[in-house]
Amino acid sequence: MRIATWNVNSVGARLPRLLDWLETRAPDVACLQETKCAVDAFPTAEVESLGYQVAVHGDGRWNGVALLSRVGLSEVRTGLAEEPGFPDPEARSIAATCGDIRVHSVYVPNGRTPEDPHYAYKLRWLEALRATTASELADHPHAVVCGDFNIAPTDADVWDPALFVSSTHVTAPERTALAELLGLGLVDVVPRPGKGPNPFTYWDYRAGAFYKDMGMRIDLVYATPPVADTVRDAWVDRETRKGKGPSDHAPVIVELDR
DNA sequence: ATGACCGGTCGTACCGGA
Repeated sequence: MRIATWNVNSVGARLPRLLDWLETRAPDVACLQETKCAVDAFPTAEVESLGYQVAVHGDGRWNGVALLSRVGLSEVRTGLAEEPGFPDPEARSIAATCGDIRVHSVYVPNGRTPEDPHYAYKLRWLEALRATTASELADHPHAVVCGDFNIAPTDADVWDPALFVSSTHVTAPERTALAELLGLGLVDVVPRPGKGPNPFTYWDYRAGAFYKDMGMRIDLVYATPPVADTVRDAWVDRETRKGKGPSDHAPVIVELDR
């Protein structure tokens, strides 16, 4: 079984690439983030024609998450329990049962700067994610929580930690929130790098960041032990970040012996 | 060469992204 997570940065702008990627990488389950489209605008028919079932949670212009599965897709849940908003709740999480695994696709708020109200929102949202995940795991011991967490778990997950002092994505409260999520009994499935020493998953479009490998690992796969024990391989699909018209994120692909 | 921001909107600048 192959599970992938990918921040596509607009499914509308990425549709030809998304369809090509589904055909060539053939994930059994794909967690998408930043679809940036309303539920009705999602290219459901095109994705279904490749053999996938589709579950979508969308706002319109921003945010948006989706789950694609060709191993079954049931018990869809959108949003978190007591989900905070900015000011209203946004389309940032979706979960479903795919095969024998409960799969969550999440898009954590950016935070902008530590002084910005968006940062406090990010921390509130992470607490709601922790609480919802805790109750979900009680019912589903085989689970993965995948997505764009907008947090680099360690300094090794940023190309130059000195540049990120006092920036979002690396602050202690954000990393503590991640640690508390892991503390529910999850395992960080760190992928192999696509190239070079670091398993980065995001590179800014500007200043040649990708070819200089000035990236971050912010797209994460957290798995419960019964799932983590079956990981055969995990890798950054760096090829998908190349060429004309890529997302600024690369997919993370996890191969399971199941 | 992977090659030096991009996607969205009621916009033809500016916000959001990270």
